[in-house]
Amino acid sequence: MPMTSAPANMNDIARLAGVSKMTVSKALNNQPGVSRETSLKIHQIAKNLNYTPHHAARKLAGGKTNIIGIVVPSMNSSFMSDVVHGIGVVLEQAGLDLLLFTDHVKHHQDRMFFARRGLVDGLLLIVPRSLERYNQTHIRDSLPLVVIEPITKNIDIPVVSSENYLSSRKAIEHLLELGHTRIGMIGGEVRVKSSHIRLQAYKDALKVAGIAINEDLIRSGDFTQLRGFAATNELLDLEQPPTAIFAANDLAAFGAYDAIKHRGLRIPDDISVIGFDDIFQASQVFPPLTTVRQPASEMGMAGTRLLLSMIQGLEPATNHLELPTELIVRSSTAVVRS
Amino acid sequence: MPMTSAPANMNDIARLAGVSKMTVSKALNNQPGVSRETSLKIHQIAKNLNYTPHHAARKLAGGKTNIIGIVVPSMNSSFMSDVVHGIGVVLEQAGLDLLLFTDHVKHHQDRMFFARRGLVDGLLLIVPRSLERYNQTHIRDSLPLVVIEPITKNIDIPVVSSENYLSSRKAIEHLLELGHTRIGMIGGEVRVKSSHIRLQAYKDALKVAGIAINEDLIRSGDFTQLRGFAATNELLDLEQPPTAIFAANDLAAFGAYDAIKHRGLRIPDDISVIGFDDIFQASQVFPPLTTVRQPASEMGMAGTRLLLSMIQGLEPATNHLELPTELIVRSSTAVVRS
DNA sequence: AACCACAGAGTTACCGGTAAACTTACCGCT
DNA sequence: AGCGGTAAGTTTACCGGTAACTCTGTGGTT
Repeated sequence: MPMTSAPANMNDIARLAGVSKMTVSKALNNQPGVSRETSLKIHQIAKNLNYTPHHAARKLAGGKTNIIGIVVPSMNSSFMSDVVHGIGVVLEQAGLDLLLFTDHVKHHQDRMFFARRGLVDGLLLIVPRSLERYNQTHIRDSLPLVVIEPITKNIDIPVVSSENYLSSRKAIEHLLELGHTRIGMIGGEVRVKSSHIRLQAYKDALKVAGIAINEDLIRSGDFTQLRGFAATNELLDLEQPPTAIFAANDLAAFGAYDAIKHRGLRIPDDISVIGFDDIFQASQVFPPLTTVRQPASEMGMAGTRLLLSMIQGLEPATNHLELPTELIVRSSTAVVRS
Repeated sequence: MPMTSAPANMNDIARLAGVSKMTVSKALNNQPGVSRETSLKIHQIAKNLNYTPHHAARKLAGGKTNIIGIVVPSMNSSFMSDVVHGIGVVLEQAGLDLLLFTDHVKHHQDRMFFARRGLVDGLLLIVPRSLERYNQTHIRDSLPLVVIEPITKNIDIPVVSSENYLSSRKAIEHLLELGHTRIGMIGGEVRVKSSHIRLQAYKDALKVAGIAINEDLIRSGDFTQLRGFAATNELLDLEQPPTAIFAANDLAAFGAYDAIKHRGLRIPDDISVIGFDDIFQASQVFPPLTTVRQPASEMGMAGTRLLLSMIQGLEPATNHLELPTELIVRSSTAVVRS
């Protein structure tokens, strides 16, 4: 594959237009100091030559890249996808582009980060596993950072998250209103901060309702469907099985679906199930899953706005933005029967 | 957020080490022409200063970026995730980094592409919706390209894909061996090439087995779980419902699960289900899904190797690489009973 | 008539690296 | 002694843009 002809650059355009390179730069960036006539001619020539600005050169010259980077741990989660969508919306309005890095390649993390220098104007970290790498002055000083939904304690980087506690309370209260008193809980991964918050909300909601905590009804989980399946089997094997199950995430709720249906029980007739996240699939399964919707898209939007303001040199307005969640009642929860 | 101190650059290191900038460049890139002693000193100083190379400058100076870009349509598919993993493995061996672009932001596609110039050494297009944008000489000339699993007819860009036809045949033949003769089919999205191939394979396999094609058993699909659910209901409502269902993708198979279980039928006792893709969830549902595994990871690896050779200036060895698939027999298929 | 403001354009320097050509100094050989 | 070879460094130029300054001519002021 021989690279036949080099792409056109500003010098080529300048020569053809009979002006200096600088004039071309001004014209293409719609800056003042160029007559309408000249500008039009330059734009026309640029188009003919299929000119595209050389990103690296622009950045090197001290300009903005007009690109912000986002770092995701992996790309198989619907939550991620929604967050990214929100980010895209804001960036589009602002006329910026998006670069997506993945930390998928484990052994490479350091290099991955180093490669970022000089590439983007700012970085959005989404559900980062570890923040130590970024939480260093020499990094924060050279690149504006914003974190979305960190799984660990937060640090000196501005954070955007959602109301884990309140919404978990709402979920349980929804079940209580339907008359459920024996409510099973499938926890999340222990290393993740939000898992503990959701469990605590479960306990608090029951306490407030005057229901004693039954540790048998609390099963550990790890956010997987397989563990959700197993945990639900454990719950259903109890002498007094629960009439409703609160899963710390939708995937675990799907595991519960599997276990419940496999025993010939019906959702929600025999047992109610409620999830957390509202991933796309939640509305696609049968019966459609009642769940807590995390405002993923909005979180992306808010985080991006925050980052953009930081790139413009402003101090971040807040250091922690917590967005409201919403209970989405579909068809997997119903009034208790037994 | 004041940017207190600029990051260290090669000049800083050179000054401290008492050598020229060029010597620093050679030392840090492990090139010959620097004594072990000097090199060690330079590396030490670089480390102390938290030096990280400036990506844009390196690229601009005519060097490689040592980064290849990949473009994915969205990031919510497990197939994508696996492909990316394979890419990561090869890149790691080669010592390159990875940049992930998403075409998620619809209205922005043109700009997204232009931003790529000068950013990466090559581009991997994964399941691209449209290739017209890339299939232009002025683009192909300026950037090595490889396509993984295009959904449309292929063009002048080297392609890596998998054996859609053969594996679909294998899937049906597996069902035939289990004694099934009334096999339902849930198709894929019509605009996607592989959907037609899978349907054709279904028909051919039946024909070879001497079974007449019953159009009632063939239901259109769109790769979603919801449509899989509906299509399966249509199939089960037939006077002579199928004893097995072949879904053009795993998600549709999950929809089939929902419909089947909802009627109180059992998988695989009453009806067998077979999917396509082997997404992660396929092994996590109950019962674990029999499906055709696409060698996603291997496709990523092969595509990356091809791209790397092109970046080194070699002509691509082949213009179309087709990788073998594998039938993964789990627990959703069994000998026909009725 | 002298002066100033200002739009349109050009000049210069620089961003942070790398390639290629060039300089040394030291080595072993004939 | 003179030679070529080589390892260790340096110099120079350049990649493709942008910022900041300078230059030039025009038109309006006083």
